[in-house]
Amino acid sequence: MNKSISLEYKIIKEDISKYISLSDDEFDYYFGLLKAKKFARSENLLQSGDVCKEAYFIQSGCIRYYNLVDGEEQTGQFFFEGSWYSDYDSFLFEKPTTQTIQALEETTVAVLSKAALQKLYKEVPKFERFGRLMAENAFMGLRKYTESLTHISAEERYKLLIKSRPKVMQRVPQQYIASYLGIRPQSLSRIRKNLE
Amino acid sequence: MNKSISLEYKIIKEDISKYISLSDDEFDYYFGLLKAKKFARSENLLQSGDVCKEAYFIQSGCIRYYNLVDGEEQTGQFFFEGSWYSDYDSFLFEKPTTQTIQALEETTVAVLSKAALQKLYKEVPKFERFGRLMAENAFMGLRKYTESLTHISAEERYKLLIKSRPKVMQRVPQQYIASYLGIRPQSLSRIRKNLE
DNA sequence: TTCATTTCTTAACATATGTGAATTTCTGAG
DNA sequence: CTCAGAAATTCACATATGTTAAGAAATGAA
Repeated sequence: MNKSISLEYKIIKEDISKYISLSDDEFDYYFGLLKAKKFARSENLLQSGDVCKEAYFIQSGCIRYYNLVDGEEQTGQFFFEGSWYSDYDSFLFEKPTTQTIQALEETTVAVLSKAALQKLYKEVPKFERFGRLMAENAFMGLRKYTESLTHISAEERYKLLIKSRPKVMQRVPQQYIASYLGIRPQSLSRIRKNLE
Repeated sequence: MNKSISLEYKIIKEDISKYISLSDDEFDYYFGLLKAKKFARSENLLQSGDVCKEAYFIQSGCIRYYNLVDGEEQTGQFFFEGSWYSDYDSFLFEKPTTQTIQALEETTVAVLSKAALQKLYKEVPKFERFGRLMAENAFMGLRKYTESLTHISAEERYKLLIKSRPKVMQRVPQQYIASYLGIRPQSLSRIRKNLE
């Protein structure tokens, strides 16, 4: 067994505890349904055209998702250790995703398959609550981001990002930050220069 | 009893059926927890500073929500008959909302209070599933919108809106559409002129 | 360490949206 | 129906971001 890609019992227990209270047996059942996967830097967890059949809990590392539109990568979001991510739309409705999920660093994830989640909903109904809270959290995170988008300039969004998510600044290449902000790398350079 | 503000049994039954299957008794229990409210054009369902303690199902009419930032109304979304809306963030965490929810037409809603929803989660656990699906739907609707935001011009967003949501064009004043698109009314006028 | 490749920066010009002000059109209360 | 207030339009000029191209800096593989 490759220790470096094993599931981290403690971290996963801490995470699920944020959502629901489980007995030891219930937790062990949940834990037993998870798989570990490891991705190299730049490797894709999911590719455009695939059906997303898994949700990912990042144990270590960093990922982004993007959509390829007219040959341009439009970065939607960055996620770091301790976060869940899946393409809900594809995951729930089993339709081909338009997203690519890419590891930006060497990244270890716990994988919860759709089949496993459905087992959980059935065998341990309080996981419906887990699903609800996950979706609610995802919604609120997205809404906060969305509201900032239309109404403030790229420069303001950049300043906000520096302030609110320094990890992104430290660990994500600038071209992807530009893509996330919805501007060109050249424009981000210009903005950075103006702020000096 | 004022017939014009009564709950419409059939519409509400159809709506909940999209999410979960209920026995007649379960539905009646749910239905009994709802209240009807009617709002005049321009009236607010919720005001900035209030705690949002209710979710609204629009039976007829049309609402928008907006945030007031630096004296400017930033419209987040429009909702029509058949949609649910609530400020999740305020509703879930009982904190003061920054949103104002405003009726754009005379609007009749079914009100599901937080207390009622918690009763439902407790008495009819399959409502956890309802909550999950509502949050998932809300998330996906928002994500679709968000992805269009950063990466295309206001003109493209406007054309997309015409195509995908003609109701908005027909029923929402232009100044609010501009605010939703993140531009000034003057800019929307210019865009409309260019498209002629 | 070195070199090829990728990423970042800079600059000049193009384009889209903002701003402020004036005008026209629409709307609803009376 | 009328008219005052609100909403939409138009215009001239200001500003932010895009585009293209070139060069500088950083990075990773050998």
